[in-house]
Amino acid sequence: MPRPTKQTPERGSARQRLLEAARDVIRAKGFAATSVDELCTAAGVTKGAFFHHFASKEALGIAAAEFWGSSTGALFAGAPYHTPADPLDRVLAYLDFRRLLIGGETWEWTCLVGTMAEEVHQTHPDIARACGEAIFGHAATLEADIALAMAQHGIRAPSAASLARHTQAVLQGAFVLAKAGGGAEAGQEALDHLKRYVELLFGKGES
Amino acid sequence: MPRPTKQTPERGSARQRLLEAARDVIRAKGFAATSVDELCTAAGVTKGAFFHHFASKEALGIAAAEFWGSSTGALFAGAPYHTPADPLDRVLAYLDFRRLLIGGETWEWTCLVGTMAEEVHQTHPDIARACGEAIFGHAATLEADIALAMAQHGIRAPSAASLARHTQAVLQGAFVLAKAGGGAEAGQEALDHLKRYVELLFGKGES
DNA sequence: GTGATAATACCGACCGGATGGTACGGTTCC
DNA sequence: GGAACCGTACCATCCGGTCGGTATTATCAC
Repeated sequence: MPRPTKQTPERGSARQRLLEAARDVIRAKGFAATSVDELCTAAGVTKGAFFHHFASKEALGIAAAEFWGSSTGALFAGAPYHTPADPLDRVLAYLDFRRLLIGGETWEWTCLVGTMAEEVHQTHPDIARACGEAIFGHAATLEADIALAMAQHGIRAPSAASLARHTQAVLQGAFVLAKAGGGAEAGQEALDHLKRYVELLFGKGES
Repeated sequence: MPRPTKQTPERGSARQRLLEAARDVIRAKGFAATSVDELCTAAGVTKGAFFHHFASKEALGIAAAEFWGSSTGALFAGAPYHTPADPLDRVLAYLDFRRLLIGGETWEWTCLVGTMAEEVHQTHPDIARACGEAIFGHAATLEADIALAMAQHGIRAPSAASLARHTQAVLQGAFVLAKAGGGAEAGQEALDHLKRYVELLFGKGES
């Protein structure tokens, strides 16, 4: 099916496949080390198609970050960690869920936008901005539950937004250590510490 | 002083300056986006000198990681956080010291080996290995104090090595968030959470 | 329905410059 | 003199990006 109905150009196969290829290849090799030709080969399209859909390689980077934000956003929105009635349990379930996601090859469970942001923050500020929106946007989805849990436990110490951001910091750091040789164990270990921090913060064990 | 005494070839100015240039330029632009010519210009040497001292760009990356490990190792060994008599105070002083280091341009206070490891872990495994040794080697320097503090407080929960690694995970994650738009505040915020975690873990406030 | 028209999606050869790396010659030090 | 050190010119390849062209599809008058 080379050219499906053009009623929805945004769902055109070439663009979609390029974004999916970018998600996987850039996650493994980094942005600068990934060539446009490589992306085209991985997506099964030609260079003409690439530059038809994206004005430049940088534009693809931005689009890839947004694509990552929306696709992971859908994944987490539909994840089962929202079901517990107690807000603190939902937060802890989120951490368990993130821990569960670790497995397989490193590039399969690490973060595209974290990798890209660290690499291109100076050379391609627009890409870094898009990456930042994805990261902090995801962090924001955790704020409500954290705020509820804090209110319920009478805690005012660190703000809900700050704690939400911290979960992402620990996750990103876990990815770095994993890539530096720590592997999946390093990732799980960091999640364990983070969960313990949250439990201590909320006085786990007391009523 | 273009060519100092050659009794100590390792201290030769060209090699040294290339490593210093690599430390700064790669930290800001990433490994793949930094060209050999650029490095030579920044170091004030020619390409001939570069390939005389390093067999390839990858070899320079490995040497830069080792150089980072030894120079930061010296910095931390001589830092003032070792002075407190109580081991837990030394650990907390280390975290304060790390927080104090944050300031100026992002590339000035972020980590070369973390950036490189994340970028090249798949394309240049040897560089990633050298980066990992620098990170986990630094983590190991914290183990003794953490182990002492744990013994003193009767804590056995997470191992000293694991907690030491976790400090590095949080730091690396802080760098990522900072580059993603959080800036220095994101870095300091993460350090604050980490310090709070350690304090909670060791029952700060109790005897 | 049909034919004309325009727009979209895609193809692939090509270009100029940058890139990592080499060859080789000269210089300085012991 | 010989080895380490460094400078310069050069090379093959790769890279991001362009461009003319084609095929498919949407629009619409009739």
